[in-house]
Amino acid sequence: MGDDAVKRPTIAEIAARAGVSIGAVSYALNGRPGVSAKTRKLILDIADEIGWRPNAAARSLSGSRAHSVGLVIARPADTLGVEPFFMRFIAGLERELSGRRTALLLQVVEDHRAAIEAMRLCWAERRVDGMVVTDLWTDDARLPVLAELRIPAVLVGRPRAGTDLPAVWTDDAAAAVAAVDYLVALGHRRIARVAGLPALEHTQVRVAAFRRAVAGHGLGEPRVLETDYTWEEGVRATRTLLSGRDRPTAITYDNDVMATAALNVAQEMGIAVPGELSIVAGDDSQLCVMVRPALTALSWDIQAYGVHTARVLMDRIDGRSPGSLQVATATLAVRSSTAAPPA
Amino acid sequence: MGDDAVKRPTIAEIAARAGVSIGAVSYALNGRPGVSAKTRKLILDIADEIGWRPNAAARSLSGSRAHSVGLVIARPADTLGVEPFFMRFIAGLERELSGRRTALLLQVVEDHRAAIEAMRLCWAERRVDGMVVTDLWTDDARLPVLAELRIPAVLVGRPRAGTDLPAVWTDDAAAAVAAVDYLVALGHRRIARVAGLPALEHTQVRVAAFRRAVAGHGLGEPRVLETDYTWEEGVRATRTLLSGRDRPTAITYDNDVMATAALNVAQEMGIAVPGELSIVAGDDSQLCVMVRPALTALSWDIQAYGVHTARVLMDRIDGRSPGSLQVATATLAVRSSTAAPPA
DNA sequence: ACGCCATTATTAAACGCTTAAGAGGGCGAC
DNA sequence: GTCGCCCTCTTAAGCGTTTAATAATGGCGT
Repeated sequence: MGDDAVKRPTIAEIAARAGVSIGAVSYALNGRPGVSAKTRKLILDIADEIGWRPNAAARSLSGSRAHSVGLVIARPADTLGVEPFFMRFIAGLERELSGRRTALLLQVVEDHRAAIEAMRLCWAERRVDGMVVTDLWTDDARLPVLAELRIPAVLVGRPRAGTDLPAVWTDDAAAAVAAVDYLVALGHRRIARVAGLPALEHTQVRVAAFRRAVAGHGLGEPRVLETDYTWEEGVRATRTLLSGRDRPTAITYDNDVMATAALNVAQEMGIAVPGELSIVAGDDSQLCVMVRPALTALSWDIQAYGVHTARVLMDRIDGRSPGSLQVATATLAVRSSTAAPPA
Repeated sequence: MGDDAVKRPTIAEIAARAGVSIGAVSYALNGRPGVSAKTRKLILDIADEIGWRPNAAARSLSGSRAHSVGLVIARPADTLGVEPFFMRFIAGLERELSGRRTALLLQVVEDHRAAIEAMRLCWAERRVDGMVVTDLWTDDARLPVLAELRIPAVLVGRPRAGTDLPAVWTDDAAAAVAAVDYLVALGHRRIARVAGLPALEHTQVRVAAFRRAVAGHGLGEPRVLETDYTWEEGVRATRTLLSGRDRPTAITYDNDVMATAALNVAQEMGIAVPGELSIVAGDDSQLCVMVRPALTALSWDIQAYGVHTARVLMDRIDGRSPGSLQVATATLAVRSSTAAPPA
């Protein structure tokens, strides 16, 4: 290509055309006082005409703001494909960020070690002003690092003691309880749960709430199996639950991939859904209406979650030290995978 | 927060500690000649010790390289959720980019107009060195803009006349033909197709190949319905095809979401799959093995596709004017949704 | 001993922007 | 008439790098 890159206009060019100094141009373009209305208009018009945009690097270097935020997703790549959460969440983030002229730097890594490395690097290079932290673990190695480096961040999950980082969260416990209440109201007495990664905090929260809810209805200690969210483990856990004696008449799952897996296992074992087994999925993606029977699921607005997350992060970056924000609790979208248990 | 940001080390600090000029430090850190082995080691050691990383903004400003590339995804947000392509593709991009110290700037917008706006802006701001262009349309408004601004880019799709941009592509035509050949070999004579967005180039390519293949087997003009890839349109198209007289005994779909929809429609209409109807899905995501019967699908390595795309883009950015690259053709992963037609 | 060259190091300009500090002019108050 | 003030604009330093140009050093051939 050996080509001369197209030269992009600078404020110096605007200054020359307007016959003023670059200082004046800068003030005018940033809407600061010190420039007469007439000159300001002249400058803005010229800028508009030649299509000037501030050079991000120069602005960062001078103003010490990168005007972008980072999102490091720490998951094995193949798990990401079917997981509908992130794309919707990212769409939400974007929606808010683009209005603020802030870019989103995305990184996909395998594990927390790599995530920490990635965070350290892009912070050290000053590529980002802050970070979005998802998939929080109960004991999360990333948090000390964020604290050490004093990186502005927002936690996608419950607020935490021991850090002053704001969190954006939804009441997982209430949602888990709502699912149990509904199943009990239908007449179920043996309800089990297939949970996600035990290391994840919201897994713990949901499991605890689930246990409390079941106990609260006087139903004894429920069975809870832990998994890594994958299809394979969903299959395994469901088989285990359905193979024992006193098999549950209802199972709640921590995501919709595993709930779908359950559908297949039930079919395989000749167990009717919802006739003999009710299934509740943990996320409500399109997947839930793509299978037969359509899955009853805990439904919430992931994109809005992304919007709020971005907003809180930007507040934090701007030094407005926002509090944590609770978004709407998931509601149960009842479809065809739940019914009264067999008499 | 009003807090003093943690000061990150600069080459000036290294220079001071090493007792040399910042110029020497820069040469040493960039592995250029003009520094003695001894001094070089001293400098590198100090840099390592204090954890120095180049300030990305300063480097960009000086070197006129942003060290990041952009990906603008132009799709309605709700379509993105279930579409497994992007996450895997992005994981592939990342895999290659992170090794090259290059960041990925992600943007999610609604349509091409917004995409062009986003591209223009982040190019004008010099935030990126190049762009990845996906979902190419037959007549794509983004291409003239890329040409006008001389933005280094890589096309994710067929190479094109009228532009010198390199492309990374897979032989969609061959894959479409393979699917038809397989169905014909099974004994099918009435094969239909539910295609994706007609505006997309690969839709056209696949449809044309499909028609040719069917004609080549002497089977007359096949029915082809166009859709927007969504579940809803998959349902609609499938109903239409199965409701007419002389209904097809096999249908190929342009993605797996619609193929899954077809499964439901068939069940609804009491048509056995694969007994009375064979179904071939266009992408092979985990979705295909999540439904019953598991879907026969065209399978290919999307993550590798991402890796190659990033590699070609970086070559282009580095001025090595790479040619277009063809990656492995999709192969048919035969599962349980295809069989011989009813006698 | 001298000039010449290669090697190693320094200097300073440049990248495009922000911003504190200063300069000039007009105007009202005394 | 003069002082002081406000408003508008300019100057110049600084952000952290890269890099061309320059300077200092030492070794070698003659």
